[in-house]
Amino acid sequence: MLMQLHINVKCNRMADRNEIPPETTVFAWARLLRVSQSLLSAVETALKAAGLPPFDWYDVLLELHRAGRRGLRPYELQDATLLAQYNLSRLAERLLNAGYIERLPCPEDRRGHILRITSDGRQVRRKMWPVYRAAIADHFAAKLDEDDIRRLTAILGKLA
Amino acid sequence: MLMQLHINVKCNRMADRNEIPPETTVFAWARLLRVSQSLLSAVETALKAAGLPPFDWYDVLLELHRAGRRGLRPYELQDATLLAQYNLSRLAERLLNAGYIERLPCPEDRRGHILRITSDGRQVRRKMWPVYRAAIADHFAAKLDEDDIRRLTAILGKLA
DNA sequence: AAAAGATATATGCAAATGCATTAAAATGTC
DNA sequence: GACATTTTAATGCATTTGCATATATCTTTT
Repeated sequence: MLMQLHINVKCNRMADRNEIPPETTVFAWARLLRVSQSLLSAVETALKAAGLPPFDWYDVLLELHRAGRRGLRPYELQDATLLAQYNLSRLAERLLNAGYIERLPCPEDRRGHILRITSDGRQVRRKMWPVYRAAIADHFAAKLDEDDIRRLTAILGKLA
Repeated sequence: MLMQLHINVKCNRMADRNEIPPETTVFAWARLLRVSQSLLSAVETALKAAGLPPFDWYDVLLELHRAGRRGLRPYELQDATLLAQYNLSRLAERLLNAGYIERLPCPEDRRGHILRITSDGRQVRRKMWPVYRAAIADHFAAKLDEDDIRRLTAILGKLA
């Protein structure tokens, strides 16, 4: 009797691994993907319209900006940005060509190197930020109140 | 006096167009992009591991499945999937080559045509769904409770 | 310390994407 | 109904991505 009850309770929760998600869950999932895709493309459009580099560049430059003079190893940037190894490798190459980052030999590990933002890099990031910020304001902040933001952050935190 | 109060109230809301978003808002935004990027790449990984086509294919096939025998015009699929015009044009070509969709002349508008899912298309979609569903279950449903889902859906609805 | 394995990064090649433009048909205007 | 405008879709070309693999260095094992 108790056993049976336990099983029922368990089956009514949707948190079990690989259990078939109900429609509402699939809907939420789909909406999450759609919304973030459309937000991202709004950002890309805004940056492009302003004649600035794409979002990925901002992402990397921001991380390097935060890292400061110490810089970061490519693999650390991968973790921070979720870029694939080969994508970061090539993005770094482009940023290097643009003069936005520099590459220093890494004393502790001669396989790798340290990437550091240059002053040109800092400058372009500073130029990108208002455009990016405006996109956040228009497409995100303007449509949510403080409670929404708090709840959204908490919920997404469970997924991170 | 009243005027002043009104202005203050207005300035304390963050919903105003282009107002600088506070840190918490930027954080929520960043987390939204990160989480959905990582969810999407989990899905792609799962589909690839199962030897199945990528997510975009599922997306298009699902819409065409829903549309049924009537099919859809490419521009309708664009709206539904958020794919760029040229991307959908080429994705349709690939689906055509794979035999998953067919292309019918459109009587009312001879510029365009109607895309319709084939039985092979239905079949591959049916094969993709359990893999996709498992990814949703593992990476999304398993980490949220019903309230989370409801709230998330509502919040994202404001952004859509 | 040699061998085996793991890690960090780059790269050749094929596929997908973005951009700008084209073509063709539809719609609106006069 | 002729002409300009808009809409639908495709495509050439350059860039970016993904995959598989290569290369060099580091770490572990024996």
